[in-house]
Amino acid sequence: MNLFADIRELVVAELQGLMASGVLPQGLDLAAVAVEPPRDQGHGEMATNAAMVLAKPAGMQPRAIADALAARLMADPRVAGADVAGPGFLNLRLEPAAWQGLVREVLVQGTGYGRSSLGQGRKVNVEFVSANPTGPMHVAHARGAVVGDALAALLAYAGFEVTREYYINDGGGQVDVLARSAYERYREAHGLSPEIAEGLYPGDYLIPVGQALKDKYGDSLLDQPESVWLADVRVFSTDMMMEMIREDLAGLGVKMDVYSSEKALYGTGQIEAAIERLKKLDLIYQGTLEPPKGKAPEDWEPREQTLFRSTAFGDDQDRPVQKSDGAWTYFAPDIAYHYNKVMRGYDELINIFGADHSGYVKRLKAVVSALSENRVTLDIKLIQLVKLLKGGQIVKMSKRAGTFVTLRDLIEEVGPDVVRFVMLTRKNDVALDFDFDKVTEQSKDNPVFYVQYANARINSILRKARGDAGLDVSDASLSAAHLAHLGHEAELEVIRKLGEWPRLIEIAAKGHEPHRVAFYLYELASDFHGLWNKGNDDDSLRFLQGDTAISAAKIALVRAVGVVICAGLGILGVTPVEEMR
RNA sequence: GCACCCAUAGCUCAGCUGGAUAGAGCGUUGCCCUCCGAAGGCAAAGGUCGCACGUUCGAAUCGUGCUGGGUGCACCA
Repeated sequence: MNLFADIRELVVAELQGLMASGVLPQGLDLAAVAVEPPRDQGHGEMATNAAMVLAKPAGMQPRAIADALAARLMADPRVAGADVAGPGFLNLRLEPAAWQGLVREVLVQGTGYGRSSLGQGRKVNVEFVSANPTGPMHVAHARGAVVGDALAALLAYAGFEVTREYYINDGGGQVDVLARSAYERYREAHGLSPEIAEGLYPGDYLIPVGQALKDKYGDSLLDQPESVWLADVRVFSTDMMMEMIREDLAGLGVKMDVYSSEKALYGTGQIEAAIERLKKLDLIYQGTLEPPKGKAPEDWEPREQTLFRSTAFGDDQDRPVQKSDGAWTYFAPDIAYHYNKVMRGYDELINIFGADHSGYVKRLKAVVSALSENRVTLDIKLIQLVKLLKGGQIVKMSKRAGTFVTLRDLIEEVGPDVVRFVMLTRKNDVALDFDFDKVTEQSKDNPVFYVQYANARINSILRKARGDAGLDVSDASLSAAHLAHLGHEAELEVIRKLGEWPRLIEIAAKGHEPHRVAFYLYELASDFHGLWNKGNDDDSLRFLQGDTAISAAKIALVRAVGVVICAGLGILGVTPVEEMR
């Protein structure tokens, strides 16, 4: 149930009635008619723009339409008032009973309240993290992991069929570097001093890999040329790295449905097939790129390469898929991979990338629309940087100096729930400050705490209601409460907020914007705390009253707020706390 | 040189896809706890939404052009 959607249906039905009775001309397009919460509370509880969007096509004054519509809407038992205002807004007030019924609805549906059929079972693939399997995950990956996971949960909640997918970049030169680095650690495990040359990965995390290599291969790889061991060590090391990454993800509460391997695309003909397909569309050709404008690289020389015509899609340059020696560039397997996703029957693809991949967006979108003949959409969410702050100081990170903060460190310090929530308190395309002092602070300034505190208070009230007042606080029992007792404006205000939840889900899902959920929860928590505080001044707003029937109604509202908070936290992947300590 | 992202209160940020008098937290100022739900609450001040045109009933939101900041830019993934 979605009260805003219900009322919109009512508005549309009445508009059709007006068309049928000749007040409005036939055949008006009603798609733009919206029913929304007004920004200003003084403007009623719901507002519709119907009169304004229809005025021009109908050739009528907005107010004339609004008046006619208002008269018809008033006949509905849910509508208590309909006032024309401003340039032609129709402001609606609903009968308290309509709002009170919403509380029952929440209790009956539980965390399914707000679930939407928006997606209609369409298949969506969310590819995220996709960190190179060459080391542990660090903070920059964490944000992408959280955003991707929450977005996937949000879409599932909104009725999409979602796959969480990780693309393992195990096909390129960086895994050779990994193998060579691990080989040095293998030598080290045999008591030899490792030679970590410039360009190799110096991190300690490879020491256990070297040890494991020794356990498996003994000394059989020592003093052998690279050609003997490289392939085996590469597989062995990337497997161990992926194992580590999986554990890191598990620590964050992220579980992928599918791991796809870049390497696995080679030698299967998949790359060739995808390129062939593009060639048929005349998007692949042999050519020579212009030298880069601005500062030209020293060693620039024109080379003939196989190019993808991404300029046809607004890119500023065509992009090479083959090097001059005939080997594939990294772009080629990416084309094949996205072709593969298209062929698996997804309706929508979403990629979560770091902001440093911005230059990659156009060509990938081009590839997907070409290979799917515009059937499949690709949305790429670029995740901006995370700046770590501690004691007011920026925590400087440098891979070379070994001072980068791993995801594991972060989780150990503040816990997965805090990491997840905080990472979602900003739009993806805005840089985020992660302040260690702030996120562990217990104050209104800290949204994690504030939302968790609301939930803890709710649980505390429920315990008290059960214990002291001997109330049956099961949802079944509470949903039978006489909800007309929830007549106070402060209570109705909280209920209205609950009414926005289903609407928010659809907006957030449409825009692929999970951060909206976090902000909504903060607002809901804030409204709830406000209601609690009003109980200080006005005894009638306290949740437990002398009269059991009244208490039951108020506890039903409290519980309904708890249900929505839990549903929201569930989407964010944050564990609701029962008690603050 | 080009592309992408960002610019909203002193600070950190929302702003429901074009709606009405642009919101929240922090900070500032002023009130409120011998008791009842103060790890707090109530209230006030604070804005040419970077600038300029344009689109229309209506723009923080859409378009164009600027300004300032960030990121990325040929056989690395």
